[in-house]
Amino acid sequence: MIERLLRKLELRDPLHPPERAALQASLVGPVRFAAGEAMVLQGSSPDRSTLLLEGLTGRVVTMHDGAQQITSVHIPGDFVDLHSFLLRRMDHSVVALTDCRVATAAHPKLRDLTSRFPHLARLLWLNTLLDAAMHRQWLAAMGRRGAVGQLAHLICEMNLRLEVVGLAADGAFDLPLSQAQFADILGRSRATVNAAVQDLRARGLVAWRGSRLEIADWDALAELAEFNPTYLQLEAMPV
Amino acid sequence: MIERLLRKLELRDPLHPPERAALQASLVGPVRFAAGEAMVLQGSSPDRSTLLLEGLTGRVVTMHDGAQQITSVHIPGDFVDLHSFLLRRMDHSVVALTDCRVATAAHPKLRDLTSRFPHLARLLWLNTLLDAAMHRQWLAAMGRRGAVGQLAHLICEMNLRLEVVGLAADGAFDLPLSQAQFADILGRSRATVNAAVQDLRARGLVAWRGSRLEIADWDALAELAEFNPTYLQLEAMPV
DNA sequence: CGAGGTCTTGAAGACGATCAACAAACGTGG
DNA sequence: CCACGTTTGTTGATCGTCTTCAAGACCTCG
Repeated sequence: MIERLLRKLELRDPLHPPERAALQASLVGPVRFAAGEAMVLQGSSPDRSTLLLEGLTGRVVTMHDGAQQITSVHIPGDFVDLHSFLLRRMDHSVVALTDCRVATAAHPKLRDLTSRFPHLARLLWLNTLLDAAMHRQWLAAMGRRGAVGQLAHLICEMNLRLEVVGLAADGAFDLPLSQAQFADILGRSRATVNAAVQDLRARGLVAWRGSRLEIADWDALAELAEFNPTYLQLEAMPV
Repeated sequence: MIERLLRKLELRDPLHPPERAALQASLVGPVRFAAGEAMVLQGSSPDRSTLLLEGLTGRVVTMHDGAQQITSVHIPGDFVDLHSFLLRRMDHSVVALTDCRVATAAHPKLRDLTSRFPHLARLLWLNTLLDAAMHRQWLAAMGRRGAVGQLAHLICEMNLRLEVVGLAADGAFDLPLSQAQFADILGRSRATVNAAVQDLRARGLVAWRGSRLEIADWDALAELAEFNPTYLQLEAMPV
């Protein structure tokens, strides 16, 4: 159940068997959510954190006029709201972007876990820091790149992240999101997103049909996106 | 030396005397940086983390064409690169936006600290999560609000954060940043920032002369910004 | 007083938003 | 299997915001 999470954590630093066992034991599930359902509500104070097993979720903040901004996209193996363990009151909602399967860990168990296994605690902490690192890149992409470069950056990021958990290979992967959802991720209009997609296709950088996405020219795409994977911390490095 | 940091941490949950002492003991300094100096370089692997004592710093990511995006602004009492302790390789630079005074803590000491004091570790963790929470709000503001609303949101945020550490009172505070720096923070052009400033003045929401900023009508400003302080986690709540 | 930085303003144009219409794909129930 | 409705993708016209570039005013500091 937690293979993808382990894969992600241990890419950085291997866990000791007791750590693995305790982590495993803290989780219950699975539970299902349908696309569109909110798993965690803005303003609520969850008493458990959610590990995504299957599907895609997004953190969304909603404006007065109903407009939405998706501030992150989570893939299987991600703890979608580990931070709720410490933050307590959610400043955003977590929504299932596709049908999902999740497992959950009660906060008291997590607190116990972090007290008993400082090394595991640091690895989990690290993963919440990765969220922040991705936020920063998204900010830079949104603020200082055009719509096409921003989309290209997102594609590069998703490819690497999905690769880590075994959901992408040879620059090809499934990303079953509508262009409307991409618009909410990129903070742009649907029309702009569509134009950006056409643009990437016209340049021969990606083949993208339905939810299947194939990167045709990684180097050119990364160049266009000014993509530097440093922020994803994919190197092994003990914490 | 670390009063402001303590003030911020203990707003959430009081520290035990040994925790306070150990935290204090892990820090050395102060060291000075002049405005414009980089304290931490993108791509480097610092062996110590930096606590800001005085002045303002920003995390900046630089584009190929030289354009910059400032992804966060730090104020006295903030650990500007606590995350480097776990992230190891910096995905951005930390730059002094004004003249600064800082103290630093060697990473081995921090690791020791987090192993010996899980409760303190959680509080520090919480503070890195606040960074991420602010990033999310910035993303939402940048993606789904106009330049004026975005600037208004930033002002609201800075006011509350500065208040926590005693650097703002009655909605008035010093923010010695140029409009060019604001442009890099907001991801907009200088001209747009200037127009947004004029706009806020014209609406009678802020008095802003030089580096002195006074909020004239908090409610209207917060309304315009769609500002909801939940994400700053200002309530007491044990971790 | 002069020099350099910062703020301010205007004009022209690029880019993206909004709106509307239509086409294609998909799923459902008959 | 077809008819239907819904969702998603595509395109064009129009409009507004923001960018870029440039110039001048203001301020501060040496």
